[in-house]
Amino acid sequence: MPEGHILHRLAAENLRAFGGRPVAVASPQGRFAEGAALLDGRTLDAAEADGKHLFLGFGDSWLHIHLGLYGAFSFGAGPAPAPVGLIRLRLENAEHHADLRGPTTCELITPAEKDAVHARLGPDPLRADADPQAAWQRISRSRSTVAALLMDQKVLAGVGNVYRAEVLFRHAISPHRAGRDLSRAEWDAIWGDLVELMHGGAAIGRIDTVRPEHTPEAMGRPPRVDDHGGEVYVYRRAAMPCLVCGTEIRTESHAARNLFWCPRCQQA
DNA sequence: AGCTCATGGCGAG
DNA sequence: TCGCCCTGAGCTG
Repeated sequence: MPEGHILHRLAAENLRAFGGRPVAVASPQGRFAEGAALLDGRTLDAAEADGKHLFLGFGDSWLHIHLGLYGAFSFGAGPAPAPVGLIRLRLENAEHHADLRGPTTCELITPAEKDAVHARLGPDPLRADADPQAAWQRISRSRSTVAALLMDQKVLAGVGNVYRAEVLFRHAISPHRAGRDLSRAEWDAIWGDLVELMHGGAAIGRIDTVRPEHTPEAMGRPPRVDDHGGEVYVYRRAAMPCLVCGTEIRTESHAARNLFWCPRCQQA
């Protein structure tokens, strides 16, 4: 269940494992059988991520993958074992195999269609070609909450529910404030922090947002284990004490997603 | 064995 | 705003 940093890792990992030589492509589950047959034996020559979209390039054909909420890639060494469960896509060469389960999208597209996906996405903090000004144009004119705007992939690509909650906490911004009430300085700080946090997340493969001075160790509290694997301030910490002020973290359903924030540190 | 939940996103109304 | 799609893990019983 990935945000953009995972997709950038997957692009690199696929290229490392399968790039530059023929790859066996199959769909054990059968739901991508036609596409797999077209790609089988061809050479993977490019891989890139844009927001939460992953693109694997085979000449003029691009394999477009979106993991959605449940999708997952798993990599292994050596030849692939007999399939277990529902495997939409399997990539394999002599040294590596990779299985893709549960994606919301797994399809073959043309270069023009790939460009169209890019065109409808906002700037991705993990891409060198990202233009944060484009996001600011939308945010600074919008009556929507900053919480909704940060999750809107047309505004900003790659940020999900964890990074949204955490970056707002780190900048003491209430998730309920309207985008147009954000100052330019606040936006610049958010963008800069997302670039830094997400690069860190891409490097380590998990989301860590707690500053050294607020770690449980530094605060004299017992260490915690977060079930999503990273150290965070508010995400999925409903009713637990804020790591900074001790106030109970709040949660509510906001546009069909769970929102988390500290009502004291992030006052409207 | 059967629920519920999840780091997403789409289309209908 | 709601329902729905994809799948598996972690509960409960």
